Amino acid sequence: MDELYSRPGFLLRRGHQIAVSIFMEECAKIGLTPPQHGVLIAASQHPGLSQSDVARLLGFDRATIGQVVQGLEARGFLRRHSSNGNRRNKSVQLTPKGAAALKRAGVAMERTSERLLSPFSRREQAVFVELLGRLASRLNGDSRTPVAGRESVTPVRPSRRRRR
Amino acid sequence: MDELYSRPGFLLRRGHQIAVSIFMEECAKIGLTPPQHGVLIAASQHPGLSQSDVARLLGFDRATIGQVVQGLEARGFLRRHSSNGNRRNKSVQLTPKGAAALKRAGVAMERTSERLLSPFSRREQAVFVELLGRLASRLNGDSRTPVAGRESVTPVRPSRRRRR
DNA sequence: GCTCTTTTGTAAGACCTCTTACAATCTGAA
DNA sequence: TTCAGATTGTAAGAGGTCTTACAAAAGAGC
Repeated sequence: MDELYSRPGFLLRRGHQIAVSIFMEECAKIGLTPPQHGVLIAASQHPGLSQSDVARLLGFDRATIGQVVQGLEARGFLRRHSSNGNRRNKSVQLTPKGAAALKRAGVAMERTSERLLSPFSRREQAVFVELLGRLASRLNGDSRTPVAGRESVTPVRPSRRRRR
Repeated sequence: MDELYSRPGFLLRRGHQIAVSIFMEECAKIGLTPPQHGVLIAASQHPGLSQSDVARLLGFDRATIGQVVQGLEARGFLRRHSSNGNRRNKSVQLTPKGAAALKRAGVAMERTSERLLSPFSRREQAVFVELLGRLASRLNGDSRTPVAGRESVTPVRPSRRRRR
């Protein structure tokens, strides 16, 4: 069993599980899950983004984000309007209520980070985040839903990239 | 957005997501998910364990393991019998088919570990696993479903631990 | 202008994960 | 012995996460 316990896959699952638990605990008053929080952040940073863009920015698939957005809309945290030129897209916009929740969630996020890094010294914290960040970016393409950064989301002349 | 990308919580989610993707890819032929694989390992290492014991060993809740076990039983990978002295318990036992699948999955697990650690040098790999392991064990109690090691599972005279 | 291809949102389905609640059962202590 | 409290498995319900499939719409190249 100890062999399983030292596998990176098992440890990443546990780490994630712990991170979610802590966030939910810190966020109990506001009632946001990590994905919901992520969507609010994306909507705040890039107002008017389409659902697919939000998904790519966060590394989820369209269907997941569709559900999450639907829930957030039902709770009055954001609105969708399928207007802006492209009749396929549904662009997402924060409501004042959503903005307020996001602001309050900032504290929860901060505390979550602190608690997650609390087993480490200052130096170790930096090393840990660096290594984990390296894993996430180097293996980004191995995920079934890679994160596509701002550059591939903002349509500043896509025109490149023909064949496939 | 970059601030989110450097949060340990976000990175742990991405790391986990990537780990699952890779495992599922490596395991496509066998058709096991990570939780299913975990249950098979637990059942193999500790034959006759109850479902709750399996859950504690892996850090899941009873309900989740109940579902996973049900699926594995339906596929013929293990069997349950509620015999052994305690009529509440349903002890879990690997079938030959389950044992064969588990053996085949060993390769997938090995490759998954390799790929997950591939962005790191040898030294970094050790550091990463050590830090992640420390996080998982030090914050184990902050999880809603802590891992309870063998010592608290095997009933070698529980009798300790009175008040609460 | 007209196709061939891609993209977008959604639905349906599979599995994961947790919570709360419940009946059956077990345990420890009076 | 008896009984209050704990544990076990399960059900129901809320979300999360992905896949496949589909219709609507947009884009590329002829």
